[in-house]
Amino acid sequence: MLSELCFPLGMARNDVARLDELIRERIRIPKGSALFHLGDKTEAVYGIRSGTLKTQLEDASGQVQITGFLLPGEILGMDGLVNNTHVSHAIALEDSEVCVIRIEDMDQLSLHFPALQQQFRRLMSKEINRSHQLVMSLGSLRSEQRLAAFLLNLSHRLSALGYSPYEFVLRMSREEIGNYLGLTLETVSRLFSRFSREGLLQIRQREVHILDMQALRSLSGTDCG
Amino acid sequence: MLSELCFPLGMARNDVARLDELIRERIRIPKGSALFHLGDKTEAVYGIRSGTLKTQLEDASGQVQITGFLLPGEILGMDGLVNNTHVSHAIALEDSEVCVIRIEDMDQLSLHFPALQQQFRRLMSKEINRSHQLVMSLGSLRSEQRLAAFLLNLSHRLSALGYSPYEFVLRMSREEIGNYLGLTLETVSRLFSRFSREGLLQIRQREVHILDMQALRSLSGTDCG
DNA sequence: CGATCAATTGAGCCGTCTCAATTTGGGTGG
DNA sequence: CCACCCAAATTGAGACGGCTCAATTGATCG
Repeated sequence: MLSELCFPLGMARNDVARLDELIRERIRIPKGSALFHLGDKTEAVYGIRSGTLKTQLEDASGQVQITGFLLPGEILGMDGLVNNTHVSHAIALEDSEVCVIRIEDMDQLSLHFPALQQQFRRLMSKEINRSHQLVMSLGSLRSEQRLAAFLLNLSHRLSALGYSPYEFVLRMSREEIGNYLGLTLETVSRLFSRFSREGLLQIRQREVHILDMQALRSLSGTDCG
Repeated sequence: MLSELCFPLGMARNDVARLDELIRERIRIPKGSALFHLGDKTEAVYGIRSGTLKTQLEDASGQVQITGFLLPGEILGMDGLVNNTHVSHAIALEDSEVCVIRIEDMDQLSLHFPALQQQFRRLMSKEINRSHQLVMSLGSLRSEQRLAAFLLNLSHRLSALGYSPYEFVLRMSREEIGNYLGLTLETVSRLFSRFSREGLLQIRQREVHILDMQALRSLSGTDCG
């Protein structure tokens, strides 16, 4: 089950056992602190065991762009494998725990276990797709569609973790949502108010209660056309 | 040299020789036609030998989002490795030629040549970063900054291929640039006119002549702050 | 040499941002 | 336990950037 969370490979049970070696080490990250910073040496990628993290780029002028909110079972750090140097910050939005997947160990293990590298390729490809989806959202959706799509995405991922798709707590601020979606915090706040007014959802601070999933879907544009 | 273009691994010469096997097959793609479509089975990734391609997502409602313009030496198709099904279209912007890197062959070869998978990981990580950069552009830059950054990026990549960083031909239409940057074609056109008026560059149809690289840099926001 | 598509340019509108004022909630120390 | 303080969120008014719609010019190609 640990393996399931740390490195969801979807492989045979005995193979999974061999992986336990790979992911022995764990790290606790208190809310607000960083798992890694831009410029740090990349020696591992990380699988989230519990909690929520954000990853963000920061350019020379200090401008920040959040590129992802990561939930348990998801992997982060794969953007640092170009020069084995992290190009982003990973910061915990709540007290979190990750397991460490050392690249070196993985290379060693995959010598005797080719499926491992294929699985890792799949995870990296997934990350590429995740980012492309965000590009699509930023490039061609309007603000209300972006927020709707964002909420649906969160709902879906939380649901896959066994939580309710209808009620959940946002671990990020309005400002962080806005940054991620290319909007201002005020716009995000206004949209929440409007969605609430229109009966799509209830929101009290960071507690979301989705009332009309289908309406959100058709609003997001994900829903055919 | 073929290898250099097709699969720029940066590895020892004798190792490179072994790779030639991997990339024997080539495909010509006439301008306007597709290397692969959304839904196609992914059996290979492709290295561009000559020409230019674009990759674009298409959602259920037919909405299109261009996620990249690819030049010689660059790899495409890595977003299709999640379920071995392509999730995007790859279309040639001019007559192009790519070499085929079969995943199966690569797995086989990397059994005896571990550096190969590490290199491939590096290429996938690069693609993740490319996409994150685009997210940053879409999420936090204004139209003029996006276009400036786009031109600088193109200039830089063409320069690395041995072409002039100052004069080049855009292989894509205003509409395609606009789609990529989350702008309308009119906005792109107006920006070109304005940049030209302000002496940053000359533009005649798709021929670009950059006159003031430094001004473009400071405009793009890439240039410290 | 028309026909067609790409690009330019203008006018007006709309969505989102900016700036500013309140309100709300959570945490801390008296 | 309450009062206070600070950060987060809400809401409003006005400005502005980029979009839409439309007309025109300029390439490219049978």
